Amino acid sequence: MPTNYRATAEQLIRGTAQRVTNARIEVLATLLKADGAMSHGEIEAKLPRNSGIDRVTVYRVLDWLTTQNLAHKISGDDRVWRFNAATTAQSHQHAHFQCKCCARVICLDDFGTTTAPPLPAGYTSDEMDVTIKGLCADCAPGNPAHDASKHRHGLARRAGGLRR
Amino acid sequence: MPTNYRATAEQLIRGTAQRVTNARIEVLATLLKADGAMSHGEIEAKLPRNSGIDRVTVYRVLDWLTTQNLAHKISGDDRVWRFNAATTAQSHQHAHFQCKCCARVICLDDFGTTTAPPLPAGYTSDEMDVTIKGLCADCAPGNPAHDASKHRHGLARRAGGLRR
DNA sequence: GCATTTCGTGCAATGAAGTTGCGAGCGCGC
DNA sequence: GCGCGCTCGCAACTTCATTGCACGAAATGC
Repeated sequence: MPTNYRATAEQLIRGTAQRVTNARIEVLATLLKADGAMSHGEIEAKLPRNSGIDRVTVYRVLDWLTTQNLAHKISGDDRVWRFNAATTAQSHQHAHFQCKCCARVICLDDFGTTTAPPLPAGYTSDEMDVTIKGLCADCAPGNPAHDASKHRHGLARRAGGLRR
Repeated sequence: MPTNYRATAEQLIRGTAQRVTNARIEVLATLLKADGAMSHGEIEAKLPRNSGIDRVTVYRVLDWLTTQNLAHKISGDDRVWRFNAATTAQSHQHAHFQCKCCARVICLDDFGTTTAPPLPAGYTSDEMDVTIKGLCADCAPGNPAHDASKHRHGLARRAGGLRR
């Protein structure tokens, strides 16, 4: 694993004037390295084998990163929270794309043109979330690389399964 | 409990040319009666005490209603799915409002003016979700009726709690 | 460099929401 | 009324997420 992302991550964390720990660096580096938003499980799987970072620690670090504005939290359609590194100075207004097939989530830089719909009297809004749903390039029907077996982790998964 | 909603619900279900069962009528009537989207738990709590409808049945009925386009599913920020009756001929494009304090979700009829942001090459979209977040009239700071104790079920809840 | 304080981490237990299998029961066409 | 097949109730189960507690590591003071 190259140290480039690690170095960037460490620098960002140092900038918060809070404690610089291995877990924070590793998790943030993982997020920086990703090209889209990652679920907690994906982050855990991507962490170096020997890092010895606990599941719970990942949750706590992600929470911490969110409060420090180094990452932001996205709630998809599959009851799973996704996170991605907030490198660019992103405002509270976001657009996300979620693939209906593989559940991948990416951030869209551009917001399109959007004005909030009128709210009922007494309601106030301070944040707006736009989520586009559809198929990503990998899952598009015309894509020759498309392979259903690769998409076990898609939105349609939600299995569970009973074992006796 | 008045029978008005029940009658409407029964009529709607009969229109699907599928089986008309008590559970389906009761659940749909509950949704029709509500002024906003309801979580599974809220629906269960609102069902008549003596209806004897099982938790699992509610899940299944909600799923069925969704496939029949009699209800639609909203994923909020708290890992909970909410449903509301799809009385009006609503398209795949929706705007929702979610209160950050009490987690209440309502549907907004108007969509504002929105055009989708540009997607990366190869991506296709077929659905768009807009969620406005803020405070509802009941939770607005200036509201004299505001009472924190009423908002136990808010987004900040997510407790759990350990008991030994 | 070393002791102290403070904050972060690992572990295990716990919770809520949602799913699944299976047999019994009910709706509806005949 | 009868039977087929869809639904329901029950209980077990999975997944994701959170919490308490004790230990260990990072920063601070000296």
